[in-house]
Amino acid sequence: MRTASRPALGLSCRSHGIIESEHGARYPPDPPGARGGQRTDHCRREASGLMPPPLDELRHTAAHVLAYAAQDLYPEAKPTIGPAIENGFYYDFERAEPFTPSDLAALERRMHEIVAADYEMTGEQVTREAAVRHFAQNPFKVELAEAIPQGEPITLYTIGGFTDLCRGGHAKSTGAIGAVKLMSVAGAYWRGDERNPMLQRIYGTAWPTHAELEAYLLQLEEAQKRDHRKLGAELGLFSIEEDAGGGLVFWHPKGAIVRGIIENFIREGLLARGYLPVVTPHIMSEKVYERSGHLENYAHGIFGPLEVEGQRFRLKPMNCPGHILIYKSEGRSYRELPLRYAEFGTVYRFERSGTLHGLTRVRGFTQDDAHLFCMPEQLQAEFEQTADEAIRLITAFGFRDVEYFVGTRDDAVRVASDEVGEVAIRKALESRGLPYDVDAGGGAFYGPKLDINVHDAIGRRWQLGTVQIDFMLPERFELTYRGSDGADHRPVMIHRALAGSLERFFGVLIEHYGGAFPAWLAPVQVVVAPISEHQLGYATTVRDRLRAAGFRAEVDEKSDKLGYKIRHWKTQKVPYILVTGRAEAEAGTVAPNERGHDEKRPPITVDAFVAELRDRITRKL
RNA sequence: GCCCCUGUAGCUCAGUGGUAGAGCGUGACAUUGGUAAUGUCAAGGCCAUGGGUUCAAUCCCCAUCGGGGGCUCCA
Repeated sequence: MRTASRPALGLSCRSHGIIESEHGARYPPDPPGARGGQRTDHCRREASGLMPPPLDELRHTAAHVLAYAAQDLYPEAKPTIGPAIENGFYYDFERAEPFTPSDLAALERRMHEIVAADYEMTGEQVTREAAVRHFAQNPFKVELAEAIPQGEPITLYTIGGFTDLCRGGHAKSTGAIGAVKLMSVAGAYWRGDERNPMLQRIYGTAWPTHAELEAYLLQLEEAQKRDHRKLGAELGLFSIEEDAGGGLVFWHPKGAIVRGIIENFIREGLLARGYLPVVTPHIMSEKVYERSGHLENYAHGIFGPLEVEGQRFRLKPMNCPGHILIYKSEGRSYRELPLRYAEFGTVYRFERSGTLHGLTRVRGFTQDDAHLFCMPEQLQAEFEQTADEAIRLITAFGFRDVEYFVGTRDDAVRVASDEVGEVAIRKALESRGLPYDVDAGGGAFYGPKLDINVHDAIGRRWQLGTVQIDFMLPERFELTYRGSDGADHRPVMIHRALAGSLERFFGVLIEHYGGAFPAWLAPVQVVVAPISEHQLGYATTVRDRLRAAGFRAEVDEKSDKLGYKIRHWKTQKVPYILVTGRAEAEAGTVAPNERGHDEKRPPITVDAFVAELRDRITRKL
């Protein structure tokens, strides 16, 4: 069993933190295809015994080239660290003046010269004292040199006139870098700690050939086209209103329709598996969260108190305490268990303004949340059916690649019951033949968990659902059930959100499908387009028949020409446009124009079209 | 929150130290059309907000607010 410290390969994406928002920060933030802030995962690579790919060496070398260029052009800039990352590299500099876009251009020009000069990369081992002396003017490098563990070699690497403290792993010479481009400049704290000084991070990308660089830039463009914020506005799905504040989502009619479909799909699954709907308040007395431990463990994520008649209330950051109160409201018998309470529970969590991002990082969102209260001996079966339901969901929404991460609790806080939970999770996955990685210490504050990540259509990874086992909250709230032995026992809880947050899930779906939702999800499934206003009446009849059949259909009533209408609705990514001209009106047919197909289709009867679309919706295509 | 960039019409963007333009979209009119943009006209902007510099600020400076890109994992 290899151990990945955390998911990090690929373009992974910011997590809401589904139940454990603080965990979200552990995931590498993702510029979905944007600037290149991804990382390589050395842990995993080393653990799996693979040699680092040459690309890493090339990019690490490119980082040196950048530092060399900076030394030449901005000698006052102190280089700190500059690793290779997924898709490129970065180098952090300490410098009073900000690097401007024109500075980047100048640096890039100098880098090209350094690459063209094809300097050989030479390394030498030195003593700690020599290293410290060499970097006497650079406290960051001195700190690094002094931190190298006793017994490990300390090495300096040189290209041309630039020497850097470096562990090594380079291309033989700078000429190996076929194509290099600086992407952006960003602030970054020294060693990632916000108590440390802010450095300037320059991001770049490097490739063996120009063609590969071009392909990469094209890929970035593709990702930008799918950006859910852009598509959300273009397709009228949602907005975030300055007047209301950041991180708060307004679902417009078309987005709300998609949300309703998602909710219905989830609800069907819940009913089929014996869940019971509940609804809980959005604000509750702060005491509830004191007792649950959220106020203690998660204070930074909870909005401040609202004082009413001397009582302090809090906006709901989690749904579990509410569900627990329902459980606790009456005596429970073992005959009732498992009790499965489900709610599309809207929660509010404080996220720092700089971290907000479209639908994927927000302050108010709705989870497809549920809490299962069961006897310990039911835990395994309950966990397994939850895993099955997660798979049903992911599959239905078109995700093919799924990764599972088992988050264990830190050794420091780990108790015997955690072991039980971890075993249950592993057993569930193993019995289904699902491969997984262990995220050591990545569990919730109350227990171990399973995180489900999916890859979208262009390969980016997103964190969606989570299933968490909890022995702690039942303890804190002193939950019991009367057993068959007549004694009181403590139930185990499973927290689970499979889509995660509907906001985030929607954002991921938008990007996954590039806005072109399959017919069963599309907010408008059919637009009936009369060729002239003479067919308006017929078109309306067709629309009404489609609506009667349960479809989401509209008529394009404007007096635009057909070509215009086709273009308009294609850009709106409507699955079907039904052309209705004189011939169709007379014959009682429609001429379908299907999204993704440019060829003309012969007219078919409305009934035939209804059958076609119905079949497609059934198959979720 | 912190760093960098940014804010002109609903959207995408031009522009100037002397109070503004285009395209798309929207509306009206004409046109009644056959598979990715018909034409004409019109409406629409306190140039994010608040200060400052100046005879004069959308433009320069500062602040605030919003938007974008980032913010441990190694020399």
